[in-house]
Amino acid sequence: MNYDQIMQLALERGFYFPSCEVYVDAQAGFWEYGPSGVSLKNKFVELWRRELVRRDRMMEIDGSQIMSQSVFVASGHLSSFADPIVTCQKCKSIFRADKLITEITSMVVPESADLSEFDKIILEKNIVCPRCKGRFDNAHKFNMMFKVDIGPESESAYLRPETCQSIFVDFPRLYKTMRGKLPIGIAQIGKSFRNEISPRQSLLRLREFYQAEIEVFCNPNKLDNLEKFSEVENTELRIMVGENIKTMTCKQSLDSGVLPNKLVTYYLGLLTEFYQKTGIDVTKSRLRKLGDKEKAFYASVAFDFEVETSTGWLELVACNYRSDYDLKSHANVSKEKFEVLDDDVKVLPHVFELSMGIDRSLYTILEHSFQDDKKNDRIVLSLKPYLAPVQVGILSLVKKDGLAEKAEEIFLNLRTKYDTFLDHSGAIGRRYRRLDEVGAPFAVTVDHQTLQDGTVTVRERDSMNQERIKISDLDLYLARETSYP
RNA sequence: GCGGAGUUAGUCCAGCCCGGCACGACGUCAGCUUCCCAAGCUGAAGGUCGCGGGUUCAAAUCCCGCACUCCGCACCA
Repeated sequence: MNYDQIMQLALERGFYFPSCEVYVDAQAGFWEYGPSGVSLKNKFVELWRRELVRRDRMMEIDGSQIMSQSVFVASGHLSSFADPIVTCQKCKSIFRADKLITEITSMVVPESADLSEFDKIILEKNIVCPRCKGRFDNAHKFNMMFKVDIGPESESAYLRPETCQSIFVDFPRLYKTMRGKLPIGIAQIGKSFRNEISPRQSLLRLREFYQAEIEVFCNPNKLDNLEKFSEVENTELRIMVGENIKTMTCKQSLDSGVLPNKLVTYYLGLLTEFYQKTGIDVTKSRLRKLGDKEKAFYASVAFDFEVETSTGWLELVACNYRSDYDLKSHANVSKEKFEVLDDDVKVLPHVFELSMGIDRSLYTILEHSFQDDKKNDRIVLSLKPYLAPVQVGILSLVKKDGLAEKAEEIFLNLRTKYDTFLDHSGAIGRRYRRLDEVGAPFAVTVDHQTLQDGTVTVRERDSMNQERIKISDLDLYLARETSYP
C-alpha cells in the first residue's frame, strides 16, 4: 500500500486525475475529482457535518472565494503570507533571505524585516550563493496568494488562502442574527488557493484545495468552563509527549497539563472521534504540538493532527489557538465592532480553529483502506459502507433466462436511495473484483433461484461471504448496513 | 527554481544506442461458452510516441528549447 498504487487506483477507477491534462500548459497542483472521488468526498463531508457541525450545534456558512484586499491587510496575509526571497544571478537558485543569513552569519533577522535590510546584510557580510558562489539579486517577497483584478478598474482582490477569513468577517452579523452564544462554532467547507512554489504528490499538496474549517469563538476567561466536556472525557487521544506518542483520555490529557484547557481538549476529542469513523487507522495518528518556529503567524498555540502514510507523517488538521488575533485586526481595519456580550460582560472572543485538509484526508482514507489481497488475487478498498462511492452492485449471474431483466428491476427500485451500479457483462468473478476496487461493500446477485423464490445473494466485500435474502428485504438491509454510525 | 531520472493506448511497458508502416501484456467493448469469485475461445476499439522547433527523402529514434512527473535540495499558511 504505497503512494504509487493509490495513484494508479485513483486514475483507473475515477477517484482523481490531473486537471487540464490534455493541454500542454496544464499546471501542477490542480486536480479533478472523478465520479468515485466526488461520491467519496460528498459522503466524507456528510460525516463531517454529522460528527462536528450538528453534534456540536455549529453554524455552517458558504463564503466567497474571492475576497477584497482589505480582508488580507487585516488578516496579515498580505504582509506575512509571503517569504523574503533572494535569487542567485548565476545559477538561479532561490533561497529564503532570512534563513540564508542565519545559516551563514548566525544573525537572526526577522522574516518580516524590510527587504532593504536583507540586501544590506548580504552586501556587508559578503554573502554569496552557497552552491555556485554567485551574487544575489535584491531580495523580494513572494506572496503565496493568487491576486485577481475585479471589474474594468481592476480593483485588487485575492483568492482566499484559507476559508476561515469569511467566518471572521461575517462573525458580527452571524452572532447577532443567529442568536449566538459563546462558545459557538462556525464552520465552512470550500476551496482555498495557495500559489505553492512546487506542488507535488497529487492531493497532498495542491494549489487549489478543499478545506473544512471550524472556528470556535469563545470567552478567553471561560476556557475551562465547558459542561459538554464530559461527553469526551473518556475519549482516547494519541498525543506526542516528548519523542513518544502517548495514548491518554481527554481527562488525563487535561489533568496532566499536556493540553491547556477544556475547550481545546474537547474539540481535539471530537476531532479524534470523527477520524475514527472515517476509517483512517487512528493507531497511525498523533497530535503534535508545534514549536514556535513551525506555527503559523496567527497562532499562539498549535497542534497538528497527523497521520502516518507511505509518504511519511502527513498533516491533516491544523488546530490553532488564534486568540483574538483575527477579530481584533478586522475590528481595527474595518472600524466595525466585534465585541459581543457574554453573560452581560462585553468580550472580544478568542478563536480556536480546526482547519482540516479534505483532499489529504481523502487520500489517507484511500491509503489506509487499500488492501492487496494476494490470497484471493484482488485489490480491495475496505471503505466504510457509508463512505463508499458505490454502495451496492446489482449483478445478474448470467444475462439470459430473464436474469438481466430481474436485476434491472431491482436496480430501478434501489437507484435513488443508494449509490448503485448495474452490471451484466463478463464473468461474475471479474465483476466482483471491479466492485472491490472501488470499495463497494455489497454486491447483490440475481441467479436462477431468484426467479423461483424471490431471493438474491448478497456478497460482503471484505469477507467475500454470501447470504441469501429476500428482494423485499433488500432496502431495509441496505439502509441498515450503509447508514452513518 | 536547482541537480538527477523519466514521459510511448485507460494501466504497465518493448522499440531509441545503430532513423525506414509502433511490439506485447493487462484492462475495456461485442459475441460464444461455463454459471458464484480476474477461466477459455472468437472478434473489435483504443496512439498528435509529453509539447514546439531543427537535421533528414524519411524522426518514437539524432540535435535544441520548453512543459510535466518522480527522487533529492530548497520551499511548505
